[in-house]
Amino acid sequence: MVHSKEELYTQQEIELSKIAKALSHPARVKIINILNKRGICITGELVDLLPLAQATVSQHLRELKESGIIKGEIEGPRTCYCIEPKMMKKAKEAFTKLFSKLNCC
Amino acid sequence: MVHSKEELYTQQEIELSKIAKALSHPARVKIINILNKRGICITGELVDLLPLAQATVSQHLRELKESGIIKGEIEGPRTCYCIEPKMMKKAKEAFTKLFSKLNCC
DNA sequence: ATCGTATATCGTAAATATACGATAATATTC
DNA sequence: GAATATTATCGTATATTTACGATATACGAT
Repeated sequence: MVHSKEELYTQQEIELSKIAKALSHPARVKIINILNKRGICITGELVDLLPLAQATVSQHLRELKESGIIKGEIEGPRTCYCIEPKMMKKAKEAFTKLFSKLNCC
Repeated sequence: MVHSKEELYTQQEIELSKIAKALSHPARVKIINILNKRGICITGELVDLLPLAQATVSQHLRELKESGIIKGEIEGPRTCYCIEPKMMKKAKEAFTKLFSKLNCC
């Protein structure tokens, strides 16, 4: 029997995969770790702490920002980044739900 | 002051990003959802339930298998897939830890 | 206004991911 | 052992990601 393939993906599947994608590079996980520890951080500090060029760090920051996990506030010549708690809570719940049903073989 | 950039990434950062990468595509999240619900599933059933060609589903299954999140047992002409509970537990703990410190601005 | 600092964006090269048809491999059935 | 069924792999086209130097932008200080 052939099933319809019209439904594609659920909202949960799309949202979870987007959060996962945001965390799918060690540099971005490190940025989250640093922000978790420090609370806030400017770009230059992150550049010093990461093994990447300034342009590349900025690119990773943009990806995290676009995923909604972090936010950046311009403060004079710098940009101050921090975790976006609402999105982190959402992400935490999404992963907790995914990992909660371990009725395996 | 210039910091040393020799340490690159911690084991936690590398492992977490790998799990996240495995879950960074909606088709792979859907596969995990299906296996969570059904317990076990053969390739053909997953092909019917996903909006992708057989070769593509097989490719996604291999990625999930290589990440350690699922395992596949050959049963005659079929392959029977299921969640790998050890790895799921590990993944759950890793994400819980990452999301646990919400001391933001 | 000019200079220095901080950071984002542009352009681009190389690597990786995604998708699928075709084919190969393996097991079952006749 | 020939035919069928199931699934993995190969080959390949296209898209996306990753990385960095160069440049642009914006602000503060002189």
